[in-house]
Amino acid sequence: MGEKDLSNFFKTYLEKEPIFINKQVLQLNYTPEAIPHREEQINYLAGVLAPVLRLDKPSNLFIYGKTGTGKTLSAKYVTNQLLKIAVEKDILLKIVYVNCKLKRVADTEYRLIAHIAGEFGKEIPPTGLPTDEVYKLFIEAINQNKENKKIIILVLDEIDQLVKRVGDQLLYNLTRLSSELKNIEISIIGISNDLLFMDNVDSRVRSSLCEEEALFPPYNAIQIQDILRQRSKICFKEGVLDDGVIEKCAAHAAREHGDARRALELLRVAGELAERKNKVKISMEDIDEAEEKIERDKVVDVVHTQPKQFQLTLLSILTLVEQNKKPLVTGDLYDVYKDYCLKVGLKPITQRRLSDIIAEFDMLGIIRAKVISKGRYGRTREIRLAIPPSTVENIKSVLKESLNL
DNA sequence: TGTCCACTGGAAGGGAGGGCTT
DNA sequence: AAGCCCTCCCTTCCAGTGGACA
Repeated sequence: MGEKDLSNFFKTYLEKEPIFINKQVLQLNYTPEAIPHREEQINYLAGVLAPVLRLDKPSNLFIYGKTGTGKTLSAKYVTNQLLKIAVEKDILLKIVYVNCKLKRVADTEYRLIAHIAGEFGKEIPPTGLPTDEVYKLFIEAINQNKENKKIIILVLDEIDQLVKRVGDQLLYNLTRLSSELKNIEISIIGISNDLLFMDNVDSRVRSSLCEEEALFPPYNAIQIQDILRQRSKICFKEGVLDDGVIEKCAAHAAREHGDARRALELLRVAGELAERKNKVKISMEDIDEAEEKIERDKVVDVVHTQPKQFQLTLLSILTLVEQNKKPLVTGDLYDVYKDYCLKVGLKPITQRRLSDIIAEFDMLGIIRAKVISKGRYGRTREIRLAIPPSTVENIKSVLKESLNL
């Protein structure tokens, strides 16, 4: 493409009727003005946090619910509103939100504390210090914080992931933090996707962290449609959506146990695809395509961020799934994996380690691995793909390229 | 009824990468 | 530089197990 062509391209792009008016509305971090079908939960959260306005420490709070049920959104919504009022009333309130699942940000106790300390302007190196040293630095940072906030609300999203990794000692340490702080109250809001997670936590810690609890049930298809309509009114030009598009997105998300986040993402990606194709409307096919693209991108992202051994494992899984219809098991996978190692010239990891990697892929939602017993023939994991088969070829070629195969 | 398979998953630890204090 | 202590990826060892089969 020459210079002239390109400038034409950009000009036509600008002249084109855009599908989106305000795409941000569909982005994950967007906080809408109203959150439909969550009034009850929001009122409850507001009630729990309100004592801040009287300079009292609010109770610790635990929020449960599956992904995409509005937990994070509601928590952010309520804390933002609270902060607004607090600022008006000159109340010294600081809200710290941390997603504990983010790799290399807060996926260990050390890094969680280091990250929170960062929020208070204290930089702590990503590795190297003893953990109690990190706590000490953190406490110092808060105590001599210039803003001198009186009340801190610590929102720990996906905290179940973190505690599963590092154990509940962490929670205990967090609950004890307040006693180390001068004139500063710290409240913790824990958010968990795992409804049963608190059952396996030390009872003393549990009672202190779960002074209040809120459950977020999944949305049903009708509710998701409401949510999609509400947002698409703001973000799309009128009449852009073909009939049934909203229903289709909602149905898809309802299949995924009422995950509104997925529905919104689906709609956004479908819009982007339609726009790129110079279409003026979003059709059913765009939704299908969007679904495929989302899955593919998710996996490709994993491919690029995970170590070689993960890539090799995934490639083995994809190869096996393609070859036979039957669900595959750990032993077969290990054999194929070792073959690939030979080809690539990498030292094979043990089956034990492979087992962990399989579990991680399961967590990432790329495969479904279920432990089953075949009686006489032992116990193993039954592994299935959790991504559309149509994306397999594409991902395989990405993998092979990355592995120089 | 017990056996026993093919693993699972916990525990401990190592060694390479790194940063702290002394 | 030494001596700690972190993380990350991995190994070794092993007890535990659901259920088809004898």
